[in-house]
Amino acid sequence: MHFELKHTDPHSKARAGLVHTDHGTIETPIFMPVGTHGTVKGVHQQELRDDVEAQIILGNTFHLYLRPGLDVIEGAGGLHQFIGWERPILTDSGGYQVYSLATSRKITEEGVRFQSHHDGSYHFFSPERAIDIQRVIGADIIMAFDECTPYPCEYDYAKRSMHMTHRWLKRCITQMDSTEPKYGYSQALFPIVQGSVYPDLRKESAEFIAEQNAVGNAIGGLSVGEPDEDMYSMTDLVCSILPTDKPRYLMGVGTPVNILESIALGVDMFDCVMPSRNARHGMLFTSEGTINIKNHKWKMDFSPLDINGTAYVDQVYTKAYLHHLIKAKENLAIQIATIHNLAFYLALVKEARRRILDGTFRAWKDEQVKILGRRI
RNA sequence: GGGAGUGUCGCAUAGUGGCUAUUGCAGUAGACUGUAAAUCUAUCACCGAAAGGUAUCACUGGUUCGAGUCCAGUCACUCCCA
Repeated sequence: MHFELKHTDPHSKARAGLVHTDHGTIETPIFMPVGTHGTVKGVHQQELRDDVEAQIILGNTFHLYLRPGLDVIEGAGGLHQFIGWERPILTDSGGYQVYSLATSRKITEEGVRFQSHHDGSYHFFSPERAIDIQRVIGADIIMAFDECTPYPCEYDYAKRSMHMTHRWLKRCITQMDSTEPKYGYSQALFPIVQGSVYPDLRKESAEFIAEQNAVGNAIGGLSVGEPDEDMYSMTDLVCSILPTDKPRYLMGVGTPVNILESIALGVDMFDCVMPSRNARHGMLFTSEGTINIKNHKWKMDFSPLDINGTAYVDQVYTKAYLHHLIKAKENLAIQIATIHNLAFYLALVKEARRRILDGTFRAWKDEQVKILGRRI
């Protein structure tokens, strides 16, 4: 994998680039739909490719390891083969589960012991194990095993955790260097910056990560409940330190506004469950603002889902129809809403890229932030 | 004509003498950021933005310190026998 920086916006820190992988090239800035269990919930791979126009999707090490299990994935010939997705895949290492499963895990220097939510069984993830599992899954981009700290987080805890994540990173790198890809295409390891909302920790972490000279770098531990201002200031600080010739991935972000603002700070890659999860819960991100399609106000609204939407579903289906489907708990509601939201996100970053390349990003972004932040 | 049974917030339900009448569905909103999430939370008789206030268990009357609950009558519905 390698990154090709094509252009940097003179009016902001936004960049347009290309991430070349053995499964194809990704145009950045990019949004990566989350497909935790080997599926972006509610969306066929064909729809993901042709309607959403996803260029890369996520899988999750922890979930895939628990189910279906490594024997199945390896038997299939890797995750791409197993799920029928020929484009790039990125796997999270399980670091987020260290955060989200805080009540059923125990962290030590050696690694993390998790309790399965399926059968209560115990499983141990070390940095080495996380790499080994991701080798089996076979993602193009694999993430270092880290601790995603919660918010708020005491300074001393954030500092100790960050240092442990750094030591874990060294172990991940060693494990990467001493193992080979299983399926004949290359895999790239992205390290992750931590440090909670403390500037000195973020600075130290970003410098440490930058020194590793990885092919791409990630910013973790944000979008866990901190104010947006903190998220932006940490992102800005970290981006000022991370190398410019490597892609920067802001993990778990975010709303359309978060993404535009972070692109302006120099972030190239994003992932978030929000468009897919919130779609299932009736929230649609549209070119005119955010709507809750379950609200009574849409019952008789026969306008297209998104008048400016680029996806098939946007023009063919009306708000009233989707309102009806979701009230009736029809499966199609989830499919339509998810395709819409993801297509909206992908179209948004695609337009951002176009604007960066033609020099009109900054003004466009400022205008879009006002519109997309609205609740209608 | 005779007999038996049932009436609880839109629907369905719990409640057989004791504090604010239960729960589900439906309804109305809200939350959701590297997915234990097609989930969760609130509200859901009436007035009120809220605090709070006023009611209520088909209806009327009775027994009782106290009634959705017991008794009587009325009304409605269901079933059975003619």
